[in-house]
Amino acid sequence: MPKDGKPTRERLLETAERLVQRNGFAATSVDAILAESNSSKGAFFHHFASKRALASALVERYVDADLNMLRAGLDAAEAEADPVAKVLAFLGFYEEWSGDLTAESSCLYIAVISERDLLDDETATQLERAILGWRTAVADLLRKAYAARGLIDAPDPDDLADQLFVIFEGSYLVCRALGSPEPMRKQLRVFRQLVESLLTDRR
Amino acid sequence: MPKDGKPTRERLLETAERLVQRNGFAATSVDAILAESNSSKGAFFHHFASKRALASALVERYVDADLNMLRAGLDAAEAEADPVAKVLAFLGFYEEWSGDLTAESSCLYIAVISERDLLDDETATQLERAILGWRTAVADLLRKAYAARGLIDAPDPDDLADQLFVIFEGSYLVCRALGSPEPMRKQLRVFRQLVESLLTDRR
DNA sequence: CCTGTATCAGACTAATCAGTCTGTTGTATC
DNA sequence: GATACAACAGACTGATTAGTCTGATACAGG
Repeated sequence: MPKDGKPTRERLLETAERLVQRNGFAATSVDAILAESNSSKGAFFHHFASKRALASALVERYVDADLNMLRAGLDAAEAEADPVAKVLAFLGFYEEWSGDLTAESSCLYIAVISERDLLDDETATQLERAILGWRTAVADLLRKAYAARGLIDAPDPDDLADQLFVIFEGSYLVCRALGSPEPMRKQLRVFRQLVESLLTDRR
Repeated sequence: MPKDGKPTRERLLETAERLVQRNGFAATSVDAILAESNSSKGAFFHHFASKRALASALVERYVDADLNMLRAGLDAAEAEADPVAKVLAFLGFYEEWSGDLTAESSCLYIAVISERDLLDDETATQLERAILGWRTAVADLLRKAYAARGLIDAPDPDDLADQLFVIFEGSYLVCRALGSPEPMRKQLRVFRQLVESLLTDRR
């Protein structure tokens, strides 16, 4: 077996992810990625058939990491026994996580979604995998909490689950617009408070 | 006075807004804008000092339109007397508005925020104008509703107000990712339900 | 040691890009 | 109708772009 190219490929992906999150995909040239990762044209086009193929690889990689993030929250929820406490522990996990963010923190989804060119069937499927992954898991937590409290006319669990994903993305945008990571923390806190109000303050 | 160039400038802005929302700013070439708007290089650079200057003009224009959207919601709220009903009428207005969206609907903020290059002092100030405009007005509605219900340990009004903006942006992203305008409607509905639960379901 | 193949290095190319420049046209004012 | 100037039109340019191509190099198996 010849030389192992995985480290190089990984270095390219890491650098590309950082640059794409910062300036978008179209505004990130292959040359810029090469300069930042001390690599070469030959290396890049050996590992990726085209710049577009890099985008696909980036998204797939990112969705995997994102779903790992989901699992981490679910693990934190497992510590609680009561279904409502599970939901609140789950949301609390991300509230704490948000404390580690910086003003430069961003989300690859935003860069990909904001350029229609990148939304081919493949990336759309990956994004769906992420959104449905979160929806399914969170809605499951919510349904059990609804059942435990006998809630009936509460928001649709799927939609309420999606709200968390929506708040992540929206908060990332506001954080960048205002140049501070604080909005993410505050928004996750508000969402937790609203869900708490829904699950615990009923007559 | 020579020829009136406002129609041309406006046509360029409209076309540019559409293309930038679709594919992002960097991926939208000046030539593409010219082709779509049946204009010329001479016309473009007569009205805009640079492509960057176009971005600034686009954002300022868009923030104005966005704040008009805010005012439309506030007007709808005025129809109600009770502070809580005002809040719900306000949110209901956007829920209805979302019915007019298509799968192609998008938000210019997303395109601007996702490219750091575009976030200079000028555009950042414009984005702040939009975010703070919404925050101030919505928080005011919320504070009056809190007072009317005697709520004390409810979410911070400013943060809850920001949540609406966050949900708009996050939903736009999810709508594009899933290729449907439905998530916007559902998310606004969920948010209204959560706020309603907060403002009316307390012990 | 020889050979094959994956891994790279970097010069090169054709296309596209933002922006310039020269010239033309329309219109209000005198 | 002469003048002045805003409002264009479009050829042109230098820089940047994604992608190609020709080799060099490393490393495993025979």
